[in-house]
Amino acid sequence: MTAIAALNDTMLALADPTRRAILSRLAAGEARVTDLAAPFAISLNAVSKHIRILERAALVRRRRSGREHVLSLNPAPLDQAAAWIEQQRTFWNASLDALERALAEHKD
Amino acid sequence: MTAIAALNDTMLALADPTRRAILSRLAAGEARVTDLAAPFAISLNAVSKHIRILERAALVRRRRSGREHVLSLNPAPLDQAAAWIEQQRTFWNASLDALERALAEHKD
DNA sequence: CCAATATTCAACCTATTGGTTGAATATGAC
DNA sequence: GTCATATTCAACCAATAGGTTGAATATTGG
Repeated sequence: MTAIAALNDTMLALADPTRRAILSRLAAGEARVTDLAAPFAISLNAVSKHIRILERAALVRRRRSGREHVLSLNPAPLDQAAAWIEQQRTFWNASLDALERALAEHKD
Repeated sequence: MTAIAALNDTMLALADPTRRAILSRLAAGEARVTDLAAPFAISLNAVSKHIRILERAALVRRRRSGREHVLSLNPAPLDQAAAWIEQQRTFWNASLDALERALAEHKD
């Protein structure tokens, strides 16, 4: 998968509050599908689908232990997303700073 | 709009490569809809729709100047997105560090 | 073996994306 | 005033998201 497609998947995975909550929960440690689903008012199946989207983005990893599927975090894709955003912020700020200087020049 | 809904919109807006390219282009300065559409092989209408999604996330601002609509960047939502990701990374790393320490303890 | 548990698969529904084409609207240029 | 330009609106289409319910599958516990 290209880096671009990976970013697409990661950002999309982060665009849903249920999935963000699942990730937060997993920061406290591994959990089974049933555990992850417990806090939500939606069906277990819906949570299972969310997990698939998180897996597609490689944000979570699955380890089978008998009939239980144990999910854990994988931070790497988040690093990519953070890197993209940080780079943009750098550019944007440079751009805005330049704009400000131009305005200041104009004032003189 | 709640902070959660804002994050949803921002992440979703960033989940498409055409929209990310539009944002990068805008970092070089304001541009009209037609200017933004030029590099892409899709229709002007499609770009117009992408811009609407970027506006919904408040990542771009629109200023009308006669028949031209001039788009510019608004960095604030990106700051929110970066903050969420950074917080998660902090937690995750703490969690992974704790796991490592636990494994080291176990070894003794 | 049998029943309960953990999870996915399959089918379905509605809303949204991401794209198209064609028409409408508003403004600028001559 | 008329024609060209800039942009959106409207209708449509295919694919996907996010949810449901019901059935299938695999594994554990008694």
